[in-house]
Amino acid sequence: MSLPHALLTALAERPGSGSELAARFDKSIGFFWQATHQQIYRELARLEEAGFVESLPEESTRGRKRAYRILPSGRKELKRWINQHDEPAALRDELMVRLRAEAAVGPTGLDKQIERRLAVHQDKLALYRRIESRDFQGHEPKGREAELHHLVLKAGIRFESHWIEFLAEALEVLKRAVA
Amino acid sequence: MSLPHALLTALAERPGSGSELAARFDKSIGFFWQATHQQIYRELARLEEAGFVESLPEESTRGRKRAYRILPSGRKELKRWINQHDEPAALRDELMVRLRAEAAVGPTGLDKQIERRLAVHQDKLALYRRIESRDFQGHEPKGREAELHHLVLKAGIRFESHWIEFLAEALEVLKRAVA
DNA sequence: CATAACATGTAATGAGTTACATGATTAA
DNA sequence: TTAATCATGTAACTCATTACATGTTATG
Repeated sequence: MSLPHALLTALAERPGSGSELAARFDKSIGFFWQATHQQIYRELARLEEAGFVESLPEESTRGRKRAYRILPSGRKELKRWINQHDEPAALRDELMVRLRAEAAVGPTGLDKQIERRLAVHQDKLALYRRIESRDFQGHEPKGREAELHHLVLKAGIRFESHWIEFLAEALEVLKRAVA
Repeated sequence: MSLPHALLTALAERPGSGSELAARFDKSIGFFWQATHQQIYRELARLEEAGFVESLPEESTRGRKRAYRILPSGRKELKRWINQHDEPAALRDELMVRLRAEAAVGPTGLDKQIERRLAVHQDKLALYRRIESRDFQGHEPKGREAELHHLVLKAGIRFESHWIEFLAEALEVLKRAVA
């Protein structure tokens, strides 16, 4: 469970309110760890409870921005967590189950689905590439932090490319298998 | 949510008890959709409730195997589900969050973690390749069902290869960034 | 000043995980 | 025949999702 630490990371990069964090999630860390605003508000409250972050103003704010920032203990916790062991995220994809199901009770015309997924991944890849050419143009070193951000983005690019290649192969297999 | 349909698929391939399904999950569909035995038992009970599967014996079995098999309505439901739209599984990986955290508050020596993950993925890749050479040796067509099973396995192989490539790059970047 | 957009929050639900319990079968 | 293992099951809990509610700020 990484959401609290994803939030601590975002706040370590820059203070912000819940809604700002939600917006930032949508275009950086969120590529690899999504969260709805409800999760974010709840988790921020917990982090404050635990003393890892603080927020202003003190009194209850309904409708008004609440400014969060990370505290030293939060940074410490984040550093501790970074080197915790983790298992690879379990690969869980409905499409794989659908392919097995297609094998068992098909054919059902699954290639339509696959073409749709292909388009989704192509769009995502295009988005990542746009971000890359905007934020990481030159190939010369740009400092440790930027290099690591670039690395994470390149993971996304690899991942989407992987899917596109696989889905193209899947289409071929499906067409061949029908004939 | 695919667990019920993963179970229907497994039962369409071959009838079995809860524990047998759990064991099969561990080495086929389970590569892409995991479930604990508790989930499986609960979900099998729901599927029976819904009339998609039936089980013997009728009376309560605590400690004794309960044999499940799929019913026609279960097959029908499975066919219907195959062509439901699905979104790509959200990519959610703690390591990506750790890399961002490392960028924000590091360096912390994250390369140890990455080497560990690298080993995990190399092991998995080796396992998948063993399965491939055991079950899908020849390159000649082996029928629709086998081709689709092979396809799913190849997705796993691609996926693990992707991770290995990425983690190797990550190691390079981390070493370079420290220096 | 009315309305839309924004920001925070509550409540209900469900999937998935963990810990534990109990009956049946197998092996020492 | 006792212990270990297998098979099924119950209970409690957490994360994540969905729907909804309420207040504040910006805009015409």
